[in-house]
Amino acid sequence: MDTFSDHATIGAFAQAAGVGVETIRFYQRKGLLPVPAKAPGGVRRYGPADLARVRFVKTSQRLGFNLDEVAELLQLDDGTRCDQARALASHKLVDVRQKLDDLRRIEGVLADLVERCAASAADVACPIIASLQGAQARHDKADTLSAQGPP
Amino acid sequence: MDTFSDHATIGAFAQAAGVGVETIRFYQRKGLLPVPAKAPGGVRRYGPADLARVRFVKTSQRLGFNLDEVAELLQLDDGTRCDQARALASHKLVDVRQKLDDLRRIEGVLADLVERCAASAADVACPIIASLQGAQARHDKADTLSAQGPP
DNA sequence: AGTACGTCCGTAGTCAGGTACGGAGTCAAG
DNA sequence: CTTGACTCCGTACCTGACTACGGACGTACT
Repeated sequence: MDTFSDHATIGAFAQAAGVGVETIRFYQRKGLLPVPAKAPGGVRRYGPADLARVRFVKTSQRLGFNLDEVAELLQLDDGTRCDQARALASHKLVDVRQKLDDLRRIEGVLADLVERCAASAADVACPIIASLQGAQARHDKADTLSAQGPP
Repeated sequence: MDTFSDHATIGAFAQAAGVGVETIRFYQRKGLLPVPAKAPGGVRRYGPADLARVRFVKTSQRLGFNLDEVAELLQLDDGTRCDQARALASHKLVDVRQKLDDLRRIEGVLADLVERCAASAADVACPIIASLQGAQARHDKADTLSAQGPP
């Protein structure tokens, strides 16, 4: 894909990776990215392997892994410990499904509230506010958000 | 609901509201909760109105509003500005639906990865790691997470 | 009177994932 | 030979929603 030679400086490298220079350094401090040895002149140079690494991190993040989890995944990047990778991924899948459930409930409540609010002529109290204010109005979907949902 | 008299101290009040004492003080600093005048003895007392207020905040949070947004909602708590409340809620609904889309895509990718990983005998490289490592393997759902998704 | 807990208040720390700053060094062009 | 752009490095700052600390004071039991 990219002809990204082995001697890019951190600025060019960060740009190629689509992140800021500070992000590169941050990943280095976190141990997510190796710090290359200094080439003559005191400047560090970056190559395609580094680029692949940053992309690995970014793709993993998009899948919902946090940086600690990405670090774990990176330990497995020789691809020989499939079962461990699968364990991490399925755990994350459970997380994601939990969040989906929460969000779907929230969507339902919110949609219902907006709809009822739109339907209510400027007569009485706003259904949204009434529903937030508490449990006086019965048949109130917001009660289905009993006391859990996303923390 | 609860016979919660008008002279609870902060500790009892926080417990009744299901939050910590520090959270009450934090909400007061944020202007989400009034600071009651000191009763004789130098102690502040809390009543049902305060309890309702904390519940309002917590319910709103569960619906995905952040504390700044809750503060806006609280401005409207006389229920007479239904249109403004509806605007806030529908905007939040858009947010929530966006997040749902993102999460559904993520779920799809993750589920696919886990499934392919389970199906692969201990033969070649782990499909999960391979997919994170880049775009070499074609027909790769992880590519559908092109470069956006949740930030 | 002593002890133990509760309150008050301001300040500061936590977590994640960066982002920004400041001073010093290096390099190429004009 | 100076200007400007870049790098290196450590440290501090940011958001959001709390959580903790520390010292002074008040209240309750015994």
